[in-house]
Amino acid sequence: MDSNCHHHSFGSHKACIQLVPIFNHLEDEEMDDIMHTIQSISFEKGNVIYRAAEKSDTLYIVNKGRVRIYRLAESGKEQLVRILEPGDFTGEMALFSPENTKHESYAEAMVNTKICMIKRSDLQEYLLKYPSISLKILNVLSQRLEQSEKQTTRFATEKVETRIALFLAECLDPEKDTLEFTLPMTKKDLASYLGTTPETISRKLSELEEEKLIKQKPQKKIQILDLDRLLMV
Amino acid sequence: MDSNCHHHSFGSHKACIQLVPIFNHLEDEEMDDIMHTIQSISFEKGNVIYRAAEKSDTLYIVNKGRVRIYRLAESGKEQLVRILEPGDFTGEMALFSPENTKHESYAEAMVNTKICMIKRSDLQEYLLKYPSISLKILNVLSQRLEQSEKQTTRFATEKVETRIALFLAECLDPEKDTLEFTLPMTKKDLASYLGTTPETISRKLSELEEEKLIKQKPQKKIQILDLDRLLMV
DNA sequence: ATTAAAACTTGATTCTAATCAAGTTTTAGA
DNA sequence: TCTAAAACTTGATTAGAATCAAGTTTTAAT
Repeated sequence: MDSNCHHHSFGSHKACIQLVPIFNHLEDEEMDDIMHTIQSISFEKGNVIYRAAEKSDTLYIVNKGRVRIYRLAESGKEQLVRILEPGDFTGEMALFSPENTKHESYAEAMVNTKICMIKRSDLQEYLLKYPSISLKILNVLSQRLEQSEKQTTRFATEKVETRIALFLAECLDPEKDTLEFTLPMTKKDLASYLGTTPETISRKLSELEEEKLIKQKPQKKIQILDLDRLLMV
Repeated sequence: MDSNCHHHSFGSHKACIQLVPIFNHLEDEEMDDIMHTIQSISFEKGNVIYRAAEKSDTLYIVNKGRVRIYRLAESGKEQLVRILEPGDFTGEMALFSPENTKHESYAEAMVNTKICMIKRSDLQEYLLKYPSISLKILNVLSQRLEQSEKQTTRFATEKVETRIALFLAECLDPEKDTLEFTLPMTKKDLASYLGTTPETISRKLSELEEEKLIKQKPQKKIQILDLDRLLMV
């Protein structure tokens, strides 16, 4: 891995550990322990973090920035699987499988991004030393599995309009009581994520707007006008 | 083994533990430890093991039989998520999440089935006591996640015919060198699993047969005639 | 501020697969 | 073994969404 442009600052390593839910419940000394084996690398916008078929033996934790995880289907079509925000991690597949696994997806920095990396061997050691880390990771993985299966079911059973409506509803921050939000990605990416085309996204959003269920505003902002009816689409 | 035992299925508890990959790597004494907290229940064909929205605080391990895991979409349509064989487990979602989670799917015995159950609290204890169990579960979960994301990508990007062809190819046992296998489910279930209808399955299989890529035989047997071309569909 | 590239929109057309319908075959249970 | 139910097949029609095409708007880099 090219290390010409990254800075080793303990500060940011510690920040990284303290940031992520899978580590931040540990005692200070335990975090210090882990901190020393972490590498931090910066990626510029558009850079590839890893590719499918490359050997995978590292856990990647996003410290700063955003990362696009996508797959190529047998047909060559690309699908956006998810977007990682600070605190999210990827690379687990390989890590917890017996040796020599390959990546099945691609990871690409959407903006300038800082990643913390833990080597497979180091992580395995920590998992045995601090079993509570495993519980955290099990929690995250089981929720991701849950999420992924729900997504599969939607692809299998709902039409595009419904998938879009459900996606919009889930963009709402349950903390806030506002019905307005900013789309977290371009409509092209959204199409890829929802298994459709940009043209269809464009058309369906216009239809939803005509039916007075939503309002599209400048800069990817969307306001939901009638959540109940939107969920019945 | 001990057929006169008062604990009616003591023997089968041990069998259950020894059967499953997540436990069978433990020492004998460790297995004995776990064995005592396991409950074993039999379900007749068609019986529901759990329903969506029910409280979930148990890990279910299939000891004997087959279990259908399916979901209901927002639209009410049913989708077959997977089929559990002896040694497989389910219920993990709730187990590794903070308290009071509900099932999101349905589990139903496809034939007479024996299930071993471990309570959430007991399992949490074992995970901290025997950290290697966590590693095994992480391994299984990460592979299931991988599998689920691959399936999602296929729904998002491939047409039905391709999904069917890929499914058939994956039915081949890589151990054996035969190109013949038995469909593991009815075509109705297969349609549900692949997000299509029984009519379409029927038609596409006939088309594949006309193109001399496969041969349908009695009793759900299928022979693949040209694997390479099948994978290019 | 300028401008090229990327993102997005809208229309016309085509294609895939769902639905509806009416059979036939297979399976499981009495 | 018989029978009813379930599974499956095939055909006709329809609907949903992809594709192709040609524009417009937005974004980001210089």
